[in-house]
Amino acid sequence: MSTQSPRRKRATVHDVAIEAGVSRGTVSRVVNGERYVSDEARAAIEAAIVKVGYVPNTAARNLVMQRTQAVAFIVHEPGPLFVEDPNIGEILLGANATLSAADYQMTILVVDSERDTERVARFLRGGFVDGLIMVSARTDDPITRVIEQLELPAAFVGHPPGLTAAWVGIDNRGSARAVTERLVATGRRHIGMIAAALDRDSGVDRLQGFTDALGDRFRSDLVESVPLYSYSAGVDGMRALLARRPEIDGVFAASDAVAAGAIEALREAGRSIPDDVGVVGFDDSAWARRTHPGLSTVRQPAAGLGRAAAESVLAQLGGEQPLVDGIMVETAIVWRESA
Amino acid sequence: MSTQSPRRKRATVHDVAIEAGVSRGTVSRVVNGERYVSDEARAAIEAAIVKVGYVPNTAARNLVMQRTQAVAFIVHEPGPLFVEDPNIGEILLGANATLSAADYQMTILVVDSERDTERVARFLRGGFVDGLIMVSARTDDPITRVIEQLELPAAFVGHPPGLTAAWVGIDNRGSARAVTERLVATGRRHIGMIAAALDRDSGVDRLQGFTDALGDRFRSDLVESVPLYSYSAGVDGMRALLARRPEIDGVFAASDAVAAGAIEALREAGRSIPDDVGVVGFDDSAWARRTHPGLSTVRQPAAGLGRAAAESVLAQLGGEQPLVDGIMVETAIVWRESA
DNA sequence: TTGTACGCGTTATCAC
DNA sequence: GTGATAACGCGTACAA
Repeated sequence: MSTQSPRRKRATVHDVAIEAGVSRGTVSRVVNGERYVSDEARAAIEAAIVKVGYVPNTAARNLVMQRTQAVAFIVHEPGPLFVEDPNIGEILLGANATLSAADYQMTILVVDSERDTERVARFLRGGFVDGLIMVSARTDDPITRVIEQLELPAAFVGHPPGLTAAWVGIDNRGSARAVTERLVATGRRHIGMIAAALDRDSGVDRLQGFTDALGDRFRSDLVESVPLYSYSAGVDGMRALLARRPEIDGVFAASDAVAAGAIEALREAGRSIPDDVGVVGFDDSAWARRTHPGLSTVRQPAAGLGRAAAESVLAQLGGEQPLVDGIMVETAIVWRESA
Repeated sequence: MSTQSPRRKRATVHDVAIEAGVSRGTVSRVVNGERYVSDEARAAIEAAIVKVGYVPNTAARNLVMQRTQAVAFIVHEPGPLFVEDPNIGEILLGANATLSAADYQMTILVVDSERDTERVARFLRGGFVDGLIMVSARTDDPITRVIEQLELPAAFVGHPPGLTAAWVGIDNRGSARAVTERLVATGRRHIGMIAAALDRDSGVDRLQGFTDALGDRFRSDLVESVPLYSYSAGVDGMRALLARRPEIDGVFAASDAVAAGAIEALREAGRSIPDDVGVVGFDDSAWARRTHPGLSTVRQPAAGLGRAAAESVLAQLGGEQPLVDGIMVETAIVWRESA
């Protein structure tokens, strides 16, 4: 009467061997495409494999081979932002393309709670993956510390201060400086910034680049700091800036999403862009092409970052020492109408 | 002279046993928190564990336990769209929350090429996961067919025609009908639709709901079909509709991203919203709050879908039979200014 | 070219 | 309470 699950036991090498009338060793050789197998044995085994429906058990193979052909891609964003950040998707696809070409399975792990942190740590330590890529690490991150202890080939995208592992990134500071200089060059007198994510290297470096560009024109009350690279943070930041310094005529937003929010707030306030206020962003994400007017911004080669991170992990897997200085991927500035 | 990797061999249960002067069996009991271990033995073993730095090897455990405490979440979107679709992120977070609470590790797998399909199939068959959630399956999908053969507890989000596995979804047809009726009720005479993704159930059902609402007012040349739920597809679709039927005064876009694109095209054409043309969308994604005017749309409980899918997989893992009819999650209509 | 036997690191089942 | 010992499914020297 009990509705027992009818899932039959999976076929093993042993079953195939019996079916084909050979030994397990020979079956194993055929499965792994080795030489020194007679044609007749190979044929018999291949027939037996389909007949019994044999599929190699990866757990067993991992155990004896001591590797998994899998690399983790760890995402640690506060819930909703994961969804909003266009860069992560691009980085991820770039990394997957490179790993896939090398026949590695990329498994994305999202860390979204205290509980996740511990479970992911166990997962990584337990030999589920041969290496890992970590994106958007923060300085005070429990998971970041865990990873550093791990002795697993790793590559970070971005470099939290104090990190000793390999990393890839862009020159946030220089790029921020370059894009801000445009505002200076076009004669703006009161240039502000909506800084974001100052708990990460990217946020800090972009702010630093901004101050570099302004030199002694820098005024700290023209900087508003918001927690996240998000649209709504941009709206809030711009409103605050307008309230405090209504004469503002140029603004560097720490990301395109922030810039889009800022543009919305400027529109509310009746300012025209770029006539009243010039706006520049950062990322050249989909946001930049959808604002009115189009947003001048820094093109960040997100897919390239993913590829570079994957290559670093693969190199370490191949026995190479990680480059301690990190790898910089080139950016470019894209001029549109907003400044 | 060779820079040999200094990674020392990982400690095993065996090493702990020797260090603590007990047998492997007793160590295993302590590690798994079983009873019937003397306090002194437990203390000695716990000390030994930290001393030798023991961490359980998951591959070995999986092999003997025949389960992994991991569930795959498979995403199969054409590259860039993965990034654009806000629903996927929400679904993913909802699923992760539920799986995490049950102590399952969710591993996201992206299928982005032919090669990915095969590798993921091997991965799934190889015993890396105990179950899987599949999102945005398409009818003619190789990976979908592979999964159906798999005999692994699975739940689909959305239901491609002919699918026999468990699924969760929303009433796309009824919701599309309800939101379209608003256009009818407000006296629009020439109501069109930008249909999208007609290779999926969601795309087809939304179109069907639209025709339901219009009844004999339906005109096939007021429907434009675009391939993807994307912003740029919305721009193209609206332009085509305007060119063919300039008198159009209402439009149902198959998703908010499409609607945002449509609004952009209407703006180009100098039409005002909602005065000249009423627009409604679908999803209540972030797009809906960023258009001008705000978009009337269908709220899709994406996180709830993720949770429901995860619960289905967990139930199957617990031995229950999957519900063949699928599970519907409720939607709601959100009225804003666009219609 | 093929078969045998051992080891990978755990958990589970027994006796003790 | 505890300790042998047998699986779990596979790769691979080594012998034949």
